[in-house]
Amino acid sequence: MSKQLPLVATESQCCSPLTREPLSEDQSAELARVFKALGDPVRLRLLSLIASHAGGEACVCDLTDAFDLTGPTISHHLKVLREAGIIDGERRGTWIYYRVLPTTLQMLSSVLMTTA
Amino acid sequence: MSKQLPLVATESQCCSPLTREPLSEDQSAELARVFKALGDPVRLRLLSLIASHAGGEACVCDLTDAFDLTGPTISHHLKVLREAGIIDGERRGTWIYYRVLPTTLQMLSSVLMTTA
DNA sequence: CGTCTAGGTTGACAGACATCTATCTAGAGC
DNA sequence: GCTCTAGATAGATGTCTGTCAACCTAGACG
Repeated sequence: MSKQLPLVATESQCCSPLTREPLSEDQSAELARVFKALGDPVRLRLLSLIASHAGGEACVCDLTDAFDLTGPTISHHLKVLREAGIIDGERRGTWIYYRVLPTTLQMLSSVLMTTA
Repeated sequence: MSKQLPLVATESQCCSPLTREPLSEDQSAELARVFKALGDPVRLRLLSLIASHAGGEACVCDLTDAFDLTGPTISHHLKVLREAGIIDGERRGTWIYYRVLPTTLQMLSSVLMTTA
């Protein structure tokens, strides 16, 4: 459903810790896209609601009540997360269920890893 | 040097994996601030240049040549990273040396951790 | 003190972005 | 087919942000 290929498509082209060596312009552009998607409080809350929901997924109908925002705004935010490769959606009848794509989060997590 | 207290100030108020339970509005606002700071390619590259530099720190003079941007723009980006609690700076004579604050990156990394 | 380099701050500006209203699309039920 | 609900899309709008030119501050040196 996501138009853009997520970074996780191939492990080989991504991503050792950024503390190891300078990121290339391409790498930083791709990573920044994902971090930017997470750089909004509403989207972060949406993500955490989805991820922690029973069964590891949630339909939009489970999400909207938590926010004092209109449907189109929630849709827009979900779209940003989807296009960043962070979540994916699946239609079931009239409902759309979203789940987190764990590999993207894991990739981000490992990029941020420092020598402890 | 950072005006805002970074999230890492107390371990007790932050931050279990966001897949575990929904983030509060406060938590998401604070986290989004840090992710947003990382959500720019220039800032990501600056961060990786600093982190991977010999001795784990770099002066601004080591950084500026890697970008086709003016000094004020680099300063602005460094300020964003600093205020997000990601880097810290120290003046040594006419030079300012920046280093990464590893606890912030570690905190972000663990927030993004999923059950593998 | 004056002069220099390093690097930060201020303000303007074009483009990006979060939000809403209006509308459209997808699916279900009759 | 029509009607309904769920949820996405399009466009307008106010706000935010990356960038630069102009300027300021910090420190070193003579």
